[in-house]
Amino acid sequence: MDYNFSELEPRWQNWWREHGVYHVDNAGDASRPNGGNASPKPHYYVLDMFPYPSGAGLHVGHPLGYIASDIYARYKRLRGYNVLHPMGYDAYGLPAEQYAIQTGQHPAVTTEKNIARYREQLDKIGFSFDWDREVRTCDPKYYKWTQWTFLQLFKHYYDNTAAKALPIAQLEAHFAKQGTEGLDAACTEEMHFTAAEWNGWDAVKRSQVLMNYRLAYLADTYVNWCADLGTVLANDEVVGGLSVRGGYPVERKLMRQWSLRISAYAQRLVDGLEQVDWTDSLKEIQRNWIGRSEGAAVWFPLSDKSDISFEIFTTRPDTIFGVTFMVLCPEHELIEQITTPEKRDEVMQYVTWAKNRSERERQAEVKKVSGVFTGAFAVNPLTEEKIPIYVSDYVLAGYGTGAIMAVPAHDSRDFAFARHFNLPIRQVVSLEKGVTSDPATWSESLDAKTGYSVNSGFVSGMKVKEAMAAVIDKIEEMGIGHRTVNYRLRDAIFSRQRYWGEPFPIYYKGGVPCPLPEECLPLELPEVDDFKPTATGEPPLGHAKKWAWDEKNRCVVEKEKIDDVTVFPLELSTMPGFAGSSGYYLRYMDPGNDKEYFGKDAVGYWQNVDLYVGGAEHGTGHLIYARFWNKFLYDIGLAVKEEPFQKLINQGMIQGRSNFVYRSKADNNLFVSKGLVKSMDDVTPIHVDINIVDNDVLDVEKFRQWRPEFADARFELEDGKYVCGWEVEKMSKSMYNVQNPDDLVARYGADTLRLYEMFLGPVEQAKPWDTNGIEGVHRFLKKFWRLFEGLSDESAAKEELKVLHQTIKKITDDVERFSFNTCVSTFMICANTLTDMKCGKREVLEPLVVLMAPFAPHIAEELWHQLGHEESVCDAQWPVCDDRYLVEDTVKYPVQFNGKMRFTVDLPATCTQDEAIAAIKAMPEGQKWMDGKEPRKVIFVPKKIINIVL
RNA sequence: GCUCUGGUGGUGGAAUGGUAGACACGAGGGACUUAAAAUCCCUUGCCCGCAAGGGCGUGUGGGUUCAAGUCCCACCCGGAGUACCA
Repeated sequence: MDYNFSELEPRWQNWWREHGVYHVDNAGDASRPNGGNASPKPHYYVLDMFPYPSGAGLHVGHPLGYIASDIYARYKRLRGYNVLHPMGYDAYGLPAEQYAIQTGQHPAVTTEKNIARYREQLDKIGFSFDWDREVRTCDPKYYKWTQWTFLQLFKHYYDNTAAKALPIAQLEAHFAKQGTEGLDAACTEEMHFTAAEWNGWDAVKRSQVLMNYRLAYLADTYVNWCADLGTVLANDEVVGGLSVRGGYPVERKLMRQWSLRISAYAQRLVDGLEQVDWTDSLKEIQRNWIGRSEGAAVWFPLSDKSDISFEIFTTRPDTIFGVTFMVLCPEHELIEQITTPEKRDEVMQYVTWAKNRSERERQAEVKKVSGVFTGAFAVNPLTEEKIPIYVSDYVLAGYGTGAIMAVPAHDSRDFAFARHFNLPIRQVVSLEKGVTSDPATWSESLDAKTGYSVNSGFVSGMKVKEAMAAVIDKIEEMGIGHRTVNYRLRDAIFSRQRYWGEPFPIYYKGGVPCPLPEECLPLELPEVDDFKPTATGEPPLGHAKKWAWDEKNRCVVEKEKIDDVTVFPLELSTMPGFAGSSGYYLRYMDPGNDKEYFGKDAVGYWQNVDLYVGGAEHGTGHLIYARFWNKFLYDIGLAVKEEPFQKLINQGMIQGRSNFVYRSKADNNLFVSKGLVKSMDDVTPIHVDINIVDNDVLDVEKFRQWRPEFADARFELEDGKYVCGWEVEKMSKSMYNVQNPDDLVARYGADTLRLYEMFLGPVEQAKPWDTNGIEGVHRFLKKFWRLFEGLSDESAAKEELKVLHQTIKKITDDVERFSFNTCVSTFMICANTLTDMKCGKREVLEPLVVLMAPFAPHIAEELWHQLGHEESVCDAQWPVCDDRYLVEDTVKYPVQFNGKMRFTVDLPATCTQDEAIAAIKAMPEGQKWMDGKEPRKVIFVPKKIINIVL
C-alpha cells in the first residue's frame, strides 16, 4: 500500500479530536472535566506567541515557530511530562478596525471570520494544541481580567523602598500620618507635603495627588499622536517618526492619557534578564531599550537669582570642570522665568518652532544644530564660573530632567553645538596623563570614558573612573546633588482613541476618574454605528448611545441619563493591543475560571512558561510589557514566578523568494529565458507568481493564462525551458511570492510540510522560503513508509541496532538543543541505511516511529497503529539510547602529517599510540609521507585522530 | 554612529578545536518502461592530470595551537535593533 497522506492525515486528525488526545489537565484540578489528573508527572509549559488573525491568512512563515514548539511539546510529552501547549488569538487590533472604517463591516465579524480561517489552516498542520484552553483577547470572559488587572494597577503604587507594588490605601495611610516624609515611591513628579496638608485636602485634590503615584495613571504627557490613525501610540509602535502599523507620520503632542508606570520596574526588568535563558542578542535589545545609565544629578543655581536653580543629569560628573554652557529642552518650565526681556521674543519664537516640529522632522535633521541663548547665566557650583544657558531641541524633555551641563570637549553633541555658536571648549580629560592640546584644533570631541582628568581642580590627575566618584562625593557633601540612575524606558501610553479594544472600567465623577466595582466586570464594548471619531473629535466610543455608568444601579445606561449625580460618563478611550497580550499566558493555565484571573492551584502547578517561541520583533514591545505585567501580578501575589518566560527562542523570519521573467524591451510580447538575457538593459524583469514556477522553470501555459496581457506571450527558451531569475525579498502579495501552507499540505501532506519547514535550516535563522527542496523530504517519508512493507518480528542484528541507537542518541541530543534541521537529516540517513540493509525488523522500526512522532505525527500514528498499538503514539515512551550498541571494535583514524590530513587507517579501538605509529609505518602510504624521517612529535587522540609532526 | 547578528559548493545547509562540504535540492549520466510517473544506480567544491595522484579552498589580513570554519586581534561586506538618552 502506498503512502497515502491525503487519506491518512485527516483520518488521524479526527481521531485525535474524538479521543481528546491533546487535552491537558492541571494536576489535581477538580474543575477540569475528568476531575483532574493528579499524576506525579512533571509539568512543562510550551507556548507560542499567539497570532493576530489578519485577513490574509497564514503564510508559510507563520507556522515555522509553531512547528518547532509542537515538536518540542510532543517530545516532552513522550519523555513523560504533562505538557501545556495552548493556542489562542490576539484578536483586538487596528487592521480589523481600519477595515471596518473602509467597508462598514463590524470588526467582530471580520475577526471571527479570520479566526475561523486561521483555525482551519492550523488544524491541517496537525498541531498538538489543547483547543479547550483557547483564549481570545476580544472575548468579554477574557478581557474581564485585562480590565481587572488595569484596576489593580490603578489601585497600586510602586514603593521603591519595598521594591514592589503596594496598595494605594497604604499610600493614603502614609500621607495621613506623615505626608510625603519618608516616602520613596515612583511618581510622575516629586511632591512634598505634610500630613496636615493632606488631611486638609478635599477628595478631588487628593485624587489628583494619588494620580501622581498610581501604576495606571492619567496625566498630561507628551504622546506620539498619529493623526491618520486618529490615536496615540506607545514608543515601540513608532519607528523613525512613522507608525509601525501603516507607516503614517507621528507627532508629539501634549495630551491627557492613561499610562502605565512601567518605568518604576526598570531596574527589575534589567535584573530579571539575568535569570532567564534567552539569547544574548534579545537580552541586549531589552537592555538597550531600558537604557540604564549611572551618573549624577546636580543642581545649578542661576547667577543673578540664586534662589532659582535647576537640576541636570550627567553620566560624566568628572567633566564638571569643563562645563562651558548649559542647555534646556524647549519644553523646560524654567525658560519662561529665566529668559531676559531682550531675549524673550527670540527664545519664544524658537520654543514655538521646536515644539511644533514633527517627530520625523526632528529625527531627520539630527545633524542640524539649532538653539538660542536665553540671556541668563548659571553658576558652576564647583568653579563658581558664570556660564550661559541655552535652549536647544537636542536636549529631550523625556529624558533625565530635560536639562544638561554641556561639556563640549567630551560630548560630540555639545561639541557640535559649541562649534556652531562659537562657545568655548575646554579640555578636562586627556588620554595620556597631563598631555593636552588646543581643542580649537580638534575635529571631534573626546567622548571615551578612559584617560585622566586635567584642568579639573581637585580631581586633576585622577583616572576618569576615580574622578567620577570623587566629584559625586564632593557634590553630595556640598548638598547640591547626588549619585543617581536614569533609564531611557518611558512609561507606556495605555489609551487608544479607537473602537476595537478593551474599554476602560473607568467613569468620571466631576472630572475625577473612578474605577468600576470589580464585581461589575467585564465592562462590555458597546455597539456604535460609526467607527470613526465623532464630529467633536472624541474617540469612536463617543458614538455609543448606551455608554454611561449608573452608580446606584451599578450598570451601563444610556448617555442621555448622565446627570453627574448618580449617572456619569464612561471613559471613551480603549486599551492598546498589548493590553490583552500581556497576561494571556497565565490565563491559559486556567482559562475557564470566572472567579479569578487564574486559580492559585493552576498557577502553582504550571508556574510559568518553560519555553516561549516567537518572533524577535516583539523584543521591545510585548516582551517588555508582559514581563512588567507579570512582575506586577507577582507583587500582588498572583503570579508565582517573577519572570514569565524562562527560555525563549526567536524563530527567524521566513523571507520570500521571488521569481522573475524577463520581458524584452524591443518586443513587448517576447519573454527571454534567464540564460539568454545578454544584458539586463535589454529586458524588464517582471515578478511572476511563484505558484506557476517549478524549480525556477516557468510553466509557460499557466503564465499565458495568469494575466490577460500575457495571453499571447512568446518565449525565447533555453533547452526547451523558460528559466526564471530569482531574488530574496519580503514575503508579500505584491511580489507574488507568498506561499500558502494549505497548497503544500494538499500536494505533499502536513508531515512533509512540517519536516520541510524544519529541514530548511536552524529555527532561529532568517531564511528564504524555497519550495525546491520539498520533494526530497517527501521522498524520505515515502521511503520511511516502505520500510514497513517488509515488517518482520525477527530479532534485529547488531548492526541494525547500532543504526537505531545512533539515531536515538543523535535525535535526542538535537531535539534538546532545538536543532531540528539536523534531526531531519539524521532520519534520512537512518532510513537510507536501513533501506540498504533491507531491515524491516519491528525491534528497530517501532522505536523509530516514536522518534518520528513529534516531527511527523500523522505518519507516525498510522504506522504505530499498523504495528498493533491501540493507544496514541503521543503517549508512547521515548526510546533510550543504549551505549552498548554503539561500541566500535575498530576506529577509522584520520592520519595527519603536520596537521594536513593524508589518509585514514582502520585500527582496533584499544590501540595505543605506539601501536598506531607502528601500523602507519608498515603501510605504503605511511612510508611515503614519513619520507624516511622520524616523527618529532605525535599527537594521538584516542578514537579521534593521529597527527604526526615531522 | 552604537549594539547585536551572520559571511562555508550552483542552492538550502552540516561540522559543539580533530577527515570541511553530512543530509537534501539542482545539474549531468545511466537502469527499469511502448511511454510517462514512480523507483533505483553513478558523478557533482575549484584547479592540474587519461589515470594514479597532487595543489588550492569556509569574506580579507594577521595571530594562538600539533591541529582553526570553529578561539584571539584588525579590517571588508550583508541583515536586524536603536538612534540627539546627556
